[in-house]
Amino acid sequence: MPQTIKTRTVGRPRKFDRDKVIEKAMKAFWMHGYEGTSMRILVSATGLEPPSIYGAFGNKKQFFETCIESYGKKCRPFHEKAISQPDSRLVAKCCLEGVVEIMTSEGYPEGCLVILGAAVSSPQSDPVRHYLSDKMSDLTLRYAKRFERSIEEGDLPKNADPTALANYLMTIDRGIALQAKAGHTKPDLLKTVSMALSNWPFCDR
Amino acid sequence: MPQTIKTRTVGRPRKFDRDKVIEKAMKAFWMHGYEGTSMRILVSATGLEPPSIYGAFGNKKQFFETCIESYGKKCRPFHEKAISQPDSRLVAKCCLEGVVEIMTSEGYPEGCLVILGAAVSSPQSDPVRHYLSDKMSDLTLRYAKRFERSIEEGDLPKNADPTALANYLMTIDRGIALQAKAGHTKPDLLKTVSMALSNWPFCDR
DNA sequence: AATATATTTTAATAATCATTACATATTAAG
DNA sequence: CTTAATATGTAATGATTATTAAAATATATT
Repeated sequence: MPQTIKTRTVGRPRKFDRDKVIEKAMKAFWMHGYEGTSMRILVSATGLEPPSIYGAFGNKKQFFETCIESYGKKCRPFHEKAISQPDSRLVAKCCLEGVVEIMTSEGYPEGCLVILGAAVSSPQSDPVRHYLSDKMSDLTLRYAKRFERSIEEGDLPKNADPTALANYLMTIDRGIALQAKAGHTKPDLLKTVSMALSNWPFCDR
Repeated sequence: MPQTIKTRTVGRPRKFDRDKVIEKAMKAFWMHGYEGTSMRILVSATGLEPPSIYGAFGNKKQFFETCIESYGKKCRPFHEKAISQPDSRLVAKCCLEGVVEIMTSEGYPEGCLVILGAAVSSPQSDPVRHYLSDKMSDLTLRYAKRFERSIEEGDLPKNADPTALANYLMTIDRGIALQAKAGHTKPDLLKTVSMALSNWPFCDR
């Protein structure tokens, strides 16, 4: 239970909405990346003063992780839906169209918070990058396992490589995140997705 | 002529090799990104003191751009070779295999300096990101034009979309850069490339 | 040898970074 | 009403950022 739901029955009550503040901070991190988001930016984005932020969310790193959690809740339904598709092709299609949806959704920054956050610096040098790298590894693994199931169920050939398929999917995912960040539109990205899936699952015919 | 070759005939001579210093700084920027590379890191990587760096290369941004130029010289032959291939499929194949080569080459950081450098923050907010975004746009345009030629020459169908093909290529390029940064090996990346090109140029059959 | 020019070294600059001390304010419980 | 507990606002903390000022050093030209 990482989330300590404190039964705060005494003391001065908060005058801000925790979830709304998380939403605003998440957008800030999403836009500027972890290191690019200074406390000054967080203060300006949330409307809180530093002591309130530290009091409610710990330090900057913990605050960021809280925001990532919230971002995860946003993305999870898309991936759940993708993974629950009946065959591997629909899994892949649903996954990539889902990420395009998130990465170009109105009122949110372009691209993906996790992917962009992990882009710079080496994973081992920075604990935050490592944390984000792990998130991506987890996601890759989930899709790889889903494709294993496809082999068992027969909608992928026995000689298919589930890990390679998952890696391929994540490569497109990451590429799209950067394309979205660079300003490419939703129709453009969907066209790329369609091309990327046009020969799935790349088996000899 | 951005490079001012000064005929330094008077004054104390430099005791460092300009090109070697650029190479070292380039690696530092490559590893840590632009903002992640502090002057402290540059000083440590180059062995120079700040005033020497400022004297020889201007400020940090100009130094970075000089390093990008040097990086461009490294990448250019690969892209030249790709673009001079006889048909669009070989162009794409040569391009992506080339970028994998660069992104996993021994003695250099993983991934792509330009792509990773442009990953975080918005292009319009930061002149450095803007500069890098432009580099990528230029590259995209070059490939798009190459594919236009393919249509004229008949190795691509008349209804092919050169821009979409170029965008697709750059999406894979960017995705691979992040995969490489995340630690994926050259064989893994080449497998992804092979999958990405397995249905090129995505025409109905 | 003297001078002009450029580089190096050392150390300082102002700005910004994440974080916190401290006093004040606001509530619930006794 | 007093007390305990928590939140807020102001302003400070020391560390790190990019960038120089100033003095010492090394070379080419005169």
